[in-house]
Amino acid sequence: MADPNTSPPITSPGSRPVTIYDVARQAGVAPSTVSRAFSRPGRVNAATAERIRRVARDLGYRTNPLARALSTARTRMIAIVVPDIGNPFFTQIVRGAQTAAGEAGYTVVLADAQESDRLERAALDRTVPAVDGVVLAGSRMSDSAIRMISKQKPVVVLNRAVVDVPCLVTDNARGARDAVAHLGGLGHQQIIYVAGPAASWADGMRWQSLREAAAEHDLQVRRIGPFSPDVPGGLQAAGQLRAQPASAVIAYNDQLAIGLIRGLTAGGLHVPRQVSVVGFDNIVAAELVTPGLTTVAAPLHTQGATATRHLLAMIEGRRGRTGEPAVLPVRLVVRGSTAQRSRKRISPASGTTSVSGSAWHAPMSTSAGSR
Amino acid sequence: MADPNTSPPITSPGSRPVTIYDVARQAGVAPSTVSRAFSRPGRVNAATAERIRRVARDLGYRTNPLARALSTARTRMIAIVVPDIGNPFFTQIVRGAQTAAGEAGYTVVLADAQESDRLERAALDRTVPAVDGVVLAGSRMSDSAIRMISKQKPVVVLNRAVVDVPCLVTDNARGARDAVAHLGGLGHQQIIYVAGPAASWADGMRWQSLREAAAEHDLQVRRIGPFSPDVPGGLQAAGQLRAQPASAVIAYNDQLAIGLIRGLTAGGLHVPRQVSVVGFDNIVAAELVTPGLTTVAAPLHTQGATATRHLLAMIEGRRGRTGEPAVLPVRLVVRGSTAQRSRKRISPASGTTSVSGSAWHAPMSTSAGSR
DNA sequence: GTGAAAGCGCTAACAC
DNA sequence: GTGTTAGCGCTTTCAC
Repeated sequence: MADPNTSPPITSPGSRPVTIYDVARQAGVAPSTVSRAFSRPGRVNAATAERIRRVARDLGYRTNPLARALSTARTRMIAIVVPDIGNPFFTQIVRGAQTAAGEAGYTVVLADAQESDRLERAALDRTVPAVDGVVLAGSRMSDSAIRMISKQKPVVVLNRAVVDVPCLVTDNARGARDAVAHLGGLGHQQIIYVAGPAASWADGMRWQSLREAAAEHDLQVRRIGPFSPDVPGGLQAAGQLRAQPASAVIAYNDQLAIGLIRGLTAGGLHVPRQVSVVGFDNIVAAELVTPGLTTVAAPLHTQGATATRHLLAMIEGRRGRTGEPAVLPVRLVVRGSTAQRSRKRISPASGTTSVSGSAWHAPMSTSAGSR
Repeated sequence: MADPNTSPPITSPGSRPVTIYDVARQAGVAPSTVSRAFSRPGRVNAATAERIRRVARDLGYRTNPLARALSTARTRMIAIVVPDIGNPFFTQIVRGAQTAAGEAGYTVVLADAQESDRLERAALDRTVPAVDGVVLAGSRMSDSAIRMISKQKPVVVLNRAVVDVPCLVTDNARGARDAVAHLGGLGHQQIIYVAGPAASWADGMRWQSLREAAAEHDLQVRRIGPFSPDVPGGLQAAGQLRAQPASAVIAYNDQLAIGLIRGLTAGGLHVPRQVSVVGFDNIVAAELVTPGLTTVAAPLHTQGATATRHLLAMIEGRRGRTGEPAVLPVRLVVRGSTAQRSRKRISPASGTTSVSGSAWHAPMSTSAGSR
């Protein structure tokens, strides 16, 4: 292997780090040869290279990424900016990005914008100059601000279409159609869409696709909202829903759907017996709740990984900016939150249970460890 | 303000970035003066400085962090390494780190070790040379490997005591004592400790403290496990618990506790009527589950922030390595999962409810947005 | 207070 | 193949 940075670092305490000059002197070659031996193996005599590598190892040489970066203008770092790393949706995406970056030998700088446009810009200001490219997942910035950034460094935007910037979105249209078809197949005739943030590009797409799909299937679809796309938002939506009952609901995302189910249940309605609920995204929690949440699964990890690979391709000049946003496939995951429409009209009063028996349990990551 | 990097970047398209030389020429001063104007304001004539700043702004000058880093050997970046960013425990810590780093003008590089010792080292190999210091939260590496790293760059270790390396832990002893006192006060006489990973430093501390506290309160405490410190681990523990019933359980962490409650409930036991359950950490989910989880709250965000501040202090030479690990206070948060001990002996057969009514609902971040 | 000049450690022509 | 020589853009003595 040509990379000196994996061998055990010799920490000669108190002495300054070993450079290619030290190695060169010791190996009796020129510094540039040492450099080549590591950055362009093959361009140097096998025997010489071997000798250099041995000396480097003995001396505990490690390449200084800063120096390399200064002369190549490549840091091999990329940034991923998310509005909230605590949100499971983004957590998965970050993981995907991390995976793809790691495979390519890149390091990921994570910037959490804490839901703030201002903090996002600040983070970007600090980060952009030090990285080779940026993945923007759920940016709160304006399109023009994003375009600005993308003029400085390669940028890939996730789940949002920004003109002139490479974007990666999921197939919301397909997801909406599948969800509607599924509910239609279960005998539901009216669907309520519980909307997410008005400013959300995905929300617009989902609602529009829903309308089209409903028309095709000869179903009715109404919309309530917008709601904050989280559990509290879902609870709130549940309240509103009581006023205009329906047998089937599609929520903007899983967190909203989960809050909704919780709220409906607390209100004495049974899911899915009286109301079927469908979410979007398939976050980890979707299969942990009871009943399991039927949802339009977005490949979150893949999304992060794909965006990152696109970005790396751009960075390494293997690919120009794409015109239309790339679309990732989705699939409907059917779980317990949807069922055949019951014949009787739903009504809160007819709810069967108190809430006391229901346990509102926890999240948890899929992975094994905790510490 | 002296920092040129916050003004709108002038992206003169197609032209190479503006350097101090460009600014110097345009302002009629030497490059070194421009440098000083930004890095040591005050060491330069006010008028000159003003002129330089104006020119810099007009030209769209931004300081190149790489070049600066090369000559100062400071990148103003720190790394935080976690075994799994999907784990809510670490998510909070990362946020805290991000907050503290941001305040000090530092950028955080996140490395997710994916629960692998090997990946952790690989990430560290890539990252360490490019950062000024490292926060190790839940490292899977050996003490000696950690010491190795800490010889290269400042390191702070979280929730683990490593000799010769600055560490930050929570007051496990106090937490254990409070938990025991709480349960004792509710009339419980036997406590079962559901252990986490055998290799966990925190697990050892908690168990030991529990024994001491139990002795003080004249209670009995037994231990089962080890279990994987997550929800599935808790489910498994619930199974084992059925064989040796007790009225009170303390789990290694919240995820385990939540899984445990779920398992017990599914097995027909009522929490807290028949079994009281206490967790550790107070992850976000602890207050979202039903019943709410009584738990020893660790200041997770504070942990990340404090560790980071320590690290920055070390980096900036404001502080030497500490001898003993610093201890962060904990507090017992009492919620619905603990109650007065019922007089009748518990027995699975006497369980009152079927599971059907219980909803195992979701996680969700505390924050508002989703996209 | 400001300028000149020497690096920081590496890469990249350009010779030989 | 390998050595020589410039930089990359900034900071930092050391003079003036």
